[in-house]
Amino acid sequence: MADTRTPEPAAKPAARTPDTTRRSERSRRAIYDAALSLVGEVGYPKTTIEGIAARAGVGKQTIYRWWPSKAAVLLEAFLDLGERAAEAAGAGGDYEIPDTGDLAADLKTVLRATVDELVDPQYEAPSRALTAAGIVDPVLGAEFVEKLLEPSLQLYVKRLRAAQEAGDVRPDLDPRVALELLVAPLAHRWLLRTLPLTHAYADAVVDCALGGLTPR
Amino acid sequence: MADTRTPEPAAKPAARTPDTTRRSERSRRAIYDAALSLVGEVGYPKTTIEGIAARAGVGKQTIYRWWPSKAAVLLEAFLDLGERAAEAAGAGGDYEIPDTGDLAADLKTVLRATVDELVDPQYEAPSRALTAAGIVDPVLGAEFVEKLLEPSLQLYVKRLRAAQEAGDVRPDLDPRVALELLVAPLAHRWLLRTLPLTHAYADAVVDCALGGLTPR
DNA sequence: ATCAAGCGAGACGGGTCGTCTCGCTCGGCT
DNA sequence: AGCCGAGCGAGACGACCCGTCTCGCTTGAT
Repeated sequence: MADTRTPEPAAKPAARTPDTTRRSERSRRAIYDAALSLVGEVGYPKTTIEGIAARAGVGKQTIYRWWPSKAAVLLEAFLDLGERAAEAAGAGGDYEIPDTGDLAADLKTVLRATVDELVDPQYEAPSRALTAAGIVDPVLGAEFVEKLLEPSLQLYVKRLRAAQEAGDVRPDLDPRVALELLVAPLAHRWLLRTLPLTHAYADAVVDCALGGLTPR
Repeated sequence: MADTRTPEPAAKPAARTPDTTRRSERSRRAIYDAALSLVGEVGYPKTTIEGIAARAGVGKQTIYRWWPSKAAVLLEAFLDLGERAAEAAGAGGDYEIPDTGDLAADLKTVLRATVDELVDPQYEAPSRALTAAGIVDPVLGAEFVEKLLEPSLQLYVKRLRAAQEAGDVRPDLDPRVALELLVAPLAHRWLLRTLPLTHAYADAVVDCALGGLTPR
């Protein structure tokens, strides 16, 4: 009973902190669903906070209380979608890149799966919108990378380190650079639509990156 | 004097065709300048057509008459900026990737220059905004790729073909895939801000891509 | 010289923004 | 069990921007 007041009214006065214990779970989910469906139907630019609130059957203030921007709503909604999907499939935790001993085959497997995800119409609209928003807004971009992208990239780092120990990858290489050599080309085609993004392309990237451009 | 009327009122009724011969060059340039400076100052989302018109000292209708969207204005303004810069520097035409016989060195030279361009604050805001807009809007994206990106990429194709003939690159590789192995990692870091984009990184990408990930 | 089309300017209705104000509901505390 | 306060749905509010339209006026082609 020593201190019933807010624990930390301290240093930062800008920190608006609504009481999370009283938050309505029902509204939160309704907002996620409304945001995702609207982005899929009318596109990101035409998706408005008013529209999300209306479809979710929610007051606008409820959205403004918990999220700083339309993009932040969509980011959380998308993260939640991913969690639910992961949880519906296997166990809840993170995945791993398979390690059969054949590095090229393992990378092709996972990059092909990435291709499939990227062209899945259910995910395409929101993830394009989020990526684009993150490109322009550094704060949102950092959150996007940290929560959505980086965990996946770390899986590559782990698999590539194992490959280095097995002697399948040159030990002097930075796994971070190696990983980007594999992933960035797919992202490039997907984002800029320069050429079609296919399994064949994923395979070509793996072969090309592993073997190098110069003759051996 | 056989036909003074509009040459083609034909098939497409949607084609609005203002008379380009009467177009005001002064207004066009003022709009370009206003658009670029506003994007640099307040960011792309807060840049409005009304704002551009006001700063350019131009009626809104003048913008709506000649461009279909805010993004289209910025794309043309950016292209014009590039043309003026190119013209101010060397000759007007396109450049080439140098061919000193040392492929790795040539690629490092041009990729380092690309890095410098990407982090140049004058270009960063508008090119980020355009890329992001193109990611979400396929029509604009296609125009962006065709007019801005593809010409540069073709330079790589040409240089890589020469390298194949010289025996510096495996002859069975698709130059298109090879090029993306080099360029996409830079674009990836620049767009997503995962890690700093430096000359050292450009060099590492070249070495890594040429030599391959596996030991030789 | 003529005259039509582009021009600057700004009014207009429609829509969204972000804030604010209502009662009400409902969870935490006593 | 009863109170209290914070989150809730709903919507009013002023500000802003959209895209269209309508004014005279410039201005370039003929």
